Amino acid sequence: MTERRPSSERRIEILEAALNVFVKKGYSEARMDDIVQEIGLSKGALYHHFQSKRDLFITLIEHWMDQFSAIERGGKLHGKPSAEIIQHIARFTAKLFQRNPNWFLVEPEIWAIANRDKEIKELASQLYSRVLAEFETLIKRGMKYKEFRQVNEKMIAMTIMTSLHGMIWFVLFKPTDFSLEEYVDLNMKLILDGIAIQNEK
Amino acid sequence: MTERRPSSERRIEILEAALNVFVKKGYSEARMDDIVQEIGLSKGALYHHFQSKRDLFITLIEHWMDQFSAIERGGKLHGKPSAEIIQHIARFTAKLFQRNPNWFLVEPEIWAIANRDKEIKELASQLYSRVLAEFETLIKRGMKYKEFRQVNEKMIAMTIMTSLHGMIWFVLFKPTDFSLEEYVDLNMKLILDGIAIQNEK
DNA sequence: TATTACATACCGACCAGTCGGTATGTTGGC
DNA sequence: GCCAACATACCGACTGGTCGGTATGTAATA
Repeated sequence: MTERRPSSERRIEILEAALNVFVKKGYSEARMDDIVQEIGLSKGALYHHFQSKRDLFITLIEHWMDQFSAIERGGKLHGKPSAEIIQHIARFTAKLFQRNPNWFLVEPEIWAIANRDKEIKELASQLYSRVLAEFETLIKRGMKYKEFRQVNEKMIAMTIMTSLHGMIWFVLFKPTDFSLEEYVDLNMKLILDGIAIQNEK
Repeated sequence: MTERRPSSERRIEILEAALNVFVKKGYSEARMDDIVQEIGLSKGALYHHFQSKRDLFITLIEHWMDQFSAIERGGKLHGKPSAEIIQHIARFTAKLFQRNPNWFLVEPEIWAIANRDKEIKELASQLYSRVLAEFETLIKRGMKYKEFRQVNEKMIAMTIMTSLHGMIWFVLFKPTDFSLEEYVDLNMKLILDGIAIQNEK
């Protein structure tokens, strides 16, 4: 028998294993037995901690959202210009991506499922709303302090986010000519220069 | 019995039905019976035209690629500046998206599967390479005629493409404040202004 | 009459979820 | 400090429905 552990710990262990399996095989192809095997647990144990496969997946998304929210993306930059903070967040995200690609590679899976499952769509929407709000605040701040032109902050926030999502495509269909950092930097530069009030050049 | 039709026609009919079902339910959840039911055909008939579910899906991707390739995106604009052509392609794509959302909404499904299936990944890569090449050519042309600064055309091409992919996200998690056209226009403007040789403003 | 397009009935592998049971804590009464 | 009584964590054989795929037969077409 496997070493007993408190539910709170075991659940997280299971969630991490599930992430790996879901990314590798996709939701439908992922077998409860695969997940269980990764950590040398039994199926019965899994069903002791989670009601169903769907429950597991939903909990996974929630857990994953919490982790993202907990991350100090912009930290230590309070006085700095918004553009700098946004650049920093973008680079930070790129690094995070390289360290934990699986955290991001679930996303296509989530999108695919969100397309047909209301609850999961709702969950994903919530996460994206949070991220969007974060960027919107930064942009509004930048406009207030005459760093940025008057723009539609919602639109720009969304552009930044989808731009970061481009990373997933980048990694999925790896081109060889340039690095993820260069790519992300360029994307951010285009957006930020585009909305900046020109005083250079 | 259903009206008999030549294989070439029936195959396309099946592919179209399959696209709907794959988008609605996802590859794994899609049932061969669902597809067959959509057009009032029998399972035996389906297996007369396609060897397997996988075969059907791969053929679907190929068919889908052919359709995209066949589309005259940039047409009638031969003498115009590259920036204008790119803008035109982007708008055209947005319109196409609104008319045939399913053509685009399979993409997350394809990505998700590409992540675990080499052949499908290869197919998708091919399509994207083609599109990328198209943009690269336009950008090189723009650089040659001093319309654009000297930039890494591969990177910009990719930025344009992932930017267009943002549409999928847009539609999946519909925000209400602005239209797809506005969004695409803004994205293109940011990129194109960013690489333009300044002579306005 | 050969071939192509279709229908119908059927097969069997596969897997989410179940359930009877064991093993290892934990708590409270004496 | 001891031991019921209960709770939590875990095991794994089993099942029942599902669904991709097949075998076989029939009607239309050329």
